[in-house]
Amino acid sequence: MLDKNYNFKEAERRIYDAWEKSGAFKPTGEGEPFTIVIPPPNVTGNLHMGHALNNTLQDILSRFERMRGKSVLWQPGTDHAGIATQMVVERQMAERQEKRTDYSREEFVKKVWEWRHESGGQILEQLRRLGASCDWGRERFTMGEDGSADDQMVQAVMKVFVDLYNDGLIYRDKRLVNWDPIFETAISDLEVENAEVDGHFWHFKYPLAGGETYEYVEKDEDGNVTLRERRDYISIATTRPETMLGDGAVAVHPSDERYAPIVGKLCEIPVGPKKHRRLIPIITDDYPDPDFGSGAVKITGGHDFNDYQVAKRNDIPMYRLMDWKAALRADGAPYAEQAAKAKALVKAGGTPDANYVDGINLVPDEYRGLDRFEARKKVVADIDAEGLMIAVEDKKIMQPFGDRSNVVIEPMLTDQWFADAEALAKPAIEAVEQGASRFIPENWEKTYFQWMRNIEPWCISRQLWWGHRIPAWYGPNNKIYVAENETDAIGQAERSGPGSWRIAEREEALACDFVDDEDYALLYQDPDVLDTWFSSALWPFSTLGWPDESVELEKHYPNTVLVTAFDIIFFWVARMMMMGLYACKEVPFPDIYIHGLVVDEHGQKMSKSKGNGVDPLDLIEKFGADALRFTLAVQAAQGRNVRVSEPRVEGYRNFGTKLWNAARFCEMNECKYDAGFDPAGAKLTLNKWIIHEANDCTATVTRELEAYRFNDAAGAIYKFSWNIFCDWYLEFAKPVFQSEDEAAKSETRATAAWALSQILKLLHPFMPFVSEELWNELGFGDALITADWLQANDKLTSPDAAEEMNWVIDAITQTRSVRQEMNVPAGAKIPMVYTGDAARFTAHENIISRLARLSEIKFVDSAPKGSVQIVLGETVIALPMEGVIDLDAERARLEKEIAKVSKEIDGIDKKLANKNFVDKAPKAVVEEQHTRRADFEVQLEKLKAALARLAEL
RNA sequence: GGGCGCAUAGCUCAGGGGUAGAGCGCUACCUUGACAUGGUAGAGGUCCGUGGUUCGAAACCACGUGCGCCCA
Repeated sequence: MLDKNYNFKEAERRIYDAWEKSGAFKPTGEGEPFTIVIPPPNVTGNLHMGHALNNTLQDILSRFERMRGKSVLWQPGTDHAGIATQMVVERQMAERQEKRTDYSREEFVKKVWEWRHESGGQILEQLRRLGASCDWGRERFTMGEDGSADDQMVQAVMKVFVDLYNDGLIYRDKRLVNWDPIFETAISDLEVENAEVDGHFWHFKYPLAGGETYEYVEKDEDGNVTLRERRDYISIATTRPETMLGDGAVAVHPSDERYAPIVGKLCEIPVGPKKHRRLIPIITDDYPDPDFGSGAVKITGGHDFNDYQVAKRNDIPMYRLMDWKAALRADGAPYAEQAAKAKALVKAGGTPDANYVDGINLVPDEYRGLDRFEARKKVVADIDAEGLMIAVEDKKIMQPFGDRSNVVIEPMLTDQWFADAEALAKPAIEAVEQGASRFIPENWEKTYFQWMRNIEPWCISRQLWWGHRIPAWYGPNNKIYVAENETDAIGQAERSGPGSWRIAEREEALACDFVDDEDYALLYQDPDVLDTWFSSALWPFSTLGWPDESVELEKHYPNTVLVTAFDIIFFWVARMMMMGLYACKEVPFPDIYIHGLVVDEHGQKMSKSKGNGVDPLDLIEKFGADALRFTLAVQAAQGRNVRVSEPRVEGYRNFGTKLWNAARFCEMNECKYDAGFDPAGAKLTLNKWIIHEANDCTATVTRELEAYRFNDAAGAIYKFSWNIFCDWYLEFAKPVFQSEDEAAKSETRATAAWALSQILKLLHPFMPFVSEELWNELGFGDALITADWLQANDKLTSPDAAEEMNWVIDAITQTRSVRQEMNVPAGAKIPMVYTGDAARFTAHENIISRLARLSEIKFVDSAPKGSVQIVLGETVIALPMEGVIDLDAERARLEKEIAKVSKEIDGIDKKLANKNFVDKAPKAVVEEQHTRRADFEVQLEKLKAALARLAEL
């Protein structure tokens, strides 16, 4: 006998272990493959609500398809999260007053591996709490077991890198990247969070060279002159004055008449030693917005992404002003010399050599070594002192912050490795255009196209120690050898030139200019590592054994579907598409299901800074994993965010309890599951009806899950379980169970057990624990997780039985309603007088009598005086209440009903009187209106008669 | 500036050319042999506005208003 309540705390762990031990999470040998790779969570991460939603949906699909007999592989694992992981270990070191640089790179990396093996990947443990049915035996890590060169996960990365390089799709270049001055590495757009902060907008005068002047004229919209003055400067506004030191030009829009007189002339950067002030050209470009600020923009190609584009277009030199910590450069010759070099460059014209320009340090001597924000203050103060500051406004500015370092990200010109994203994107765009992959919901393809069609080169190198080290070796004469391993690199070198070669440290190689005392030619490996995403992008096939032609790869690539949130379409979807198409020549997944974000109860995105995050593990602890899962699934409507609030989770916990008690009731009444029971053979209307409804529910849940409509699927099973099975069917079954009719009892017991078994099956993907527990407790068969999903079946439909039972439900509901309105005590039994089709009523007399709490029933031709009358289609149910009846209340009730029905009839009449409607609307619709009218008409008559009879009192 | 989305009950949201829905909340009643983590009944709606398409629009289209998100 089941306990009164379900103890999820005890059950969930036990059930999960049993599943895992049974091998249920492994793909079966038979059946069509169904494959999902988990979007690999960060190995340092903890389960948050976004993961909970993402993995609940994947688990629902996995369990659904597993029960449908497919060979399901849900591939788990984590990514190595370059910065995050390095940071975790560095933080641990800091606790011992140690720094990363106290160790050699090898020693440090070894420590990270130790951390990884001891405490990395906790999130996978947390996914188990959620009930995720991943094939844990296949767990993968983007750096493999230990990162060694012969590890297949490492080989996959190396092979793709080398192949891309050989195909010209990876190259080294000096470009502007997001630079994190704390971690001293390039970071991706994903790791940059733009935030609005209080800032300033400084307006400065850039004097024209040689004291030249021009007439500056401003006009209003109608062309009237509003300002006319002679100026010897051009007004420039900036939020980052420290970058002025690296200005390469001033740009104005070609259509801007105000500056037309001075285009092509030179102006002076108003900062630095007066003697060596740099002069920069005034150029035209489409970038400046004439209506914004003064309309003139300073161009600092080395420290601003927009300026970078302008500088490239116009051959403007891009000067790097800062070092890797974002302090102003202190290297090289004194400013005067450097400024002279820059001057010579401008004079020479043409495209300047980027490396030569990078060698020029244009930071004036007194600014060298200053932090960028200190430098900003000093620049402003110096310009102000010189009287060249026009104004300073307070302004909200968008600033990029490193999501881990929380400092302002500096656009920085650095040498990095890039993947030719544009070329890789091309087939990825075509694949979606041609339908090889589709987004669900479809509209996300717009976001995908938008990004893919405007894609920038992908910076794949990072200046970290933790990650896949870039397989490129540098040798004499700036030669680069890209190879999958050291042996291959040396082999290449040997083929390229005579002599003996060996791998050395960078410092050694540079110190002796690549030739050691023993005449060995030296190669050193690029110190950088690859963006974590480079390896994550290979996940849909690297986890399956690629580049080996494994059985798994053959069977499970392409995967079936990728499930992810829309905020990382660019990162997940785009990169996996590019790499899958490149390496495997096929899309990685035909379906891409995009779900919403999990937000708090007010619709705010959960974030650490706001402190509004809800920990899914807390909710699991409090209400059970099933409740959390159901909450997420039932709200996962396409195109919507999911709001999580505790009362909601509590509500679905209650749903589990409800079902538990329904099962308990079945158990008490000996409803045993009988595999030989044929639902199509049920004879009782009651049973035919619930079979019909169960079948209908099966069809709905199946259809909605196939369409990724999780909310509709969850809603359907909820409604059927609670509002049909529990609220009505079990109540109807009670009098049967108490009766002496053994045949009816037996059929009803079997049907109840069968219906419950269908509920457990349909619910399993959503609430796997409680459904499995009940399945086992009630002895329904082997593990539910591998039970067969029911096929909806026409043989199980009984519309007549459904119509009849709905009539019974209506009769009971209306009787109850009247009882309450007439203040009949809930416990009191009252008599009923029934007029109408006695046969139909008699068939369900015991049910109606019990649920409407009736003492006796009389069949008569018309309702007696002094009774409350309920009009139910063509029949009238009367409840004799002479003396008790509140005449006014009853009259009001009937009048209200009459008004309602009359209104319906009026509406229908209006329609039917419209010739256009009758002529043009489909016949069935017109017919329906006639039927509805007739039904309402009968009701109206009965109601009017009831009112008249009331008046007789 | 470009793109996407949203506006339906007090709240959070489904729905979708003909008949207004759910959960939570609210009100009243109920310890009836599965379940008070429950049951019964009830109140509560200008389906954002304006135009258009249509026999018929809350739904489709356009515009407007308000809000949110992404990109620059």
